[in-house]
Amino acid sequence: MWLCPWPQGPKSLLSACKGTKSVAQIHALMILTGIFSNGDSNSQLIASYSRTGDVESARKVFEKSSQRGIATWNAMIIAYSRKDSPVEVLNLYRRMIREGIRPDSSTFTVTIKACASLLDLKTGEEVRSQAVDFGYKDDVFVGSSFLNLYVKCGKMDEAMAVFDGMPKRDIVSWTTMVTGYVNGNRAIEAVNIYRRMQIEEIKADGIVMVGLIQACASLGNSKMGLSIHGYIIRRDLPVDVVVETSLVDMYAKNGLLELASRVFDKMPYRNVVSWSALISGFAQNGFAGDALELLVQMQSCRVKPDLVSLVSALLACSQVGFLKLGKSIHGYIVRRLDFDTVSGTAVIDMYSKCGSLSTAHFLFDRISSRDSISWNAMIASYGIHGCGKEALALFLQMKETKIKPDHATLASLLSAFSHSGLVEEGRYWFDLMVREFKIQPSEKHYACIVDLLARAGQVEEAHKLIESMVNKPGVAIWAALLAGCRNHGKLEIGEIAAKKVLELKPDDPGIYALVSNFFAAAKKWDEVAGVRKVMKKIGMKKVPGYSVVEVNGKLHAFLMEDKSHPQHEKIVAMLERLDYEMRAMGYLPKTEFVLHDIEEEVKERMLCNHSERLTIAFGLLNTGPGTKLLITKNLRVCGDCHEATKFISKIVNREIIVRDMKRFHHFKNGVCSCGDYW
DNA sequence: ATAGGGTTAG
Repeated sequence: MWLCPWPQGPKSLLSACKGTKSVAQIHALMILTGIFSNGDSNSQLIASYSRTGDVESARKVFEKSSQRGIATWNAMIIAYSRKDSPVEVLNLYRRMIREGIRPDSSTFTVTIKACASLLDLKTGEEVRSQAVDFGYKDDVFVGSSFLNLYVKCGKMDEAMAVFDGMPKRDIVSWTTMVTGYVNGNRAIEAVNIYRRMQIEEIKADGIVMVGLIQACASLGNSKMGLSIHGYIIRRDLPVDVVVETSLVDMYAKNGLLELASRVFDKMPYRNVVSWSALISGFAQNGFAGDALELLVQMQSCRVKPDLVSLVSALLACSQVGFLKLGKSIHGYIVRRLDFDTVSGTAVIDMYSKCGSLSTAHFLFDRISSRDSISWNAMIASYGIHGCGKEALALFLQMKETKIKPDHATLASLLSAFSHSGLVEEGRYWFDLMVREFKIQPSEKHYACIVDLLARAGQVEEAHKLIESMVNKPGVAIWAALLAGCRNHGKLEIGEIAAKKVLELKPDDPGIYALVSNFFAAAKKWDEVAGVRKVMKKIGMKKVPGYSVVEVNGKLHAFLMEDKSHPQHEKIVAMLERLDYEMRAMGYLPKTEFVLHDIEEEVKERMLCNHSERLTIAFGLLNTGPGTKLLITKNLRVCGDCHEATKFISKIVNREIIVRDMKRFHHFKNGVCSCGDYW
């Protein structure tokens, strides 16, 4: 017997030296001291290399081993599984079978997992039947990984059959079903599975809660989300960064940003995913400034932005027209990350919403693989710029590809027609969407087509279309009809629409303004007063209108009646001067856009305090002659501001581009690109 | 002892 300097042999060496010496050093020591590895110590060594992420060295040890036992094979297979190399896992598994080695439960489990990650249902089923042959039919590990194979391949009904047939199930099997339903957009069924799990008195853990929290996020059920959060706290379930991040995301998706931030602030450790979840939450809910601030904070916490966080930041840039930052994010993505389908689509959306439609198209042509969302984004871009013909051309181009137009594509197309007044095209493609594309028109599609017809004055036809709807029309549809009736003086149908709108009790003050306008135009003063009563009773959502302009690479935001700005005096003086000149040129304030019950003169002054008006004045004051201005507004630009901006563009001889929540208005030389059709 | 279930985006 040779003398071993470590009485317990190489096994204890590996565990004792963890952290102090590298695995390679220990490996070298083992060779030097003449410890000739047997099968068992090789499996330990392979596992150790695998833990440090060094599969190449693990593989060398594996290949040099003379007699390889099941432990050695498993260690090597698991090493590849950890490295996310499912193909290698399968190769080794096949080699193992060829060499007549008897796999065990772990071998099958890992191999089926590899098939799941390759979405290779056929091979997975083969491996599972081999597992059955070797006596692992009722093994929970094999069973759960087999379950997961169906789940990952989107076969939830087959998964359910497997699940119901399992004699033994544990928390992992249940969790697989829960997350499977969540990912398959069947959140209710996910919750039901969890209920069944509770009845069977299986103890929940953090991972299954992640699935449930995601279900609440996708259902938009904040009440259930809160109660699950409470349950986790009461039961003192173990929470880690993943559980906390899913809570942040759930609250954010439900618009509860204070709660999302509170959870986020309390997290002991945050990774890039946690940051991205919150950034995305702010961006999705329209808080562009907060989203971008978080992006900066994240970097000062030494967390590098990744594609996901930057895609969310791009969304924030799009919202407020922050072209300068958007461009620099685009550059960073190209240089350091990956201009792929998702980030590419976010970038083209940013350029188009920041006014650079041609850059958007240029980059659209350079996305190497485009999917339906990329096409939709580009079609929608032409739509918001009022280029209906170009949107149609792109749609026809899309039809030549393998990518199928979906409900969103048609919605973008119809909305492009409605922004361009292309009534015939709208009718034609609306009709064809059912017949050719087999897409049932949704509320959104109806809203587009009603809007298109009503704007063109064809309110009778629009009304007939609404009456033909199978589902009950929502507020958006009646409001679109009503707007058409107001503009074209169609009192009879207008009254029907107005009544419907009031019945549906929207929480949008803009819509009540429309109803009130309509009745005022019809000189029905009792009804005008009635609208105000309804408004007071319901209590409006207070979405403050704000406008933003980028000046010298910095954003400047103005709220309605914003007096806080340091340049306020100058801005007011500017607007007064413009007002004087505008009136001389024939401008008349459209006071019907002010809903309050006040004197005309006060109304006129309020119009001048609209955020877009203040923003334009600020932009004019702080940029050189001839500079184009891009103003973005979170709500819709009001009719009076639209009229005024036409005059302003002529007086100061500037191009003024205003983008509101719906579309672009390009003002130049006294006219707007939308031809007052918007 | 090892193995199966989990977070963010256009």
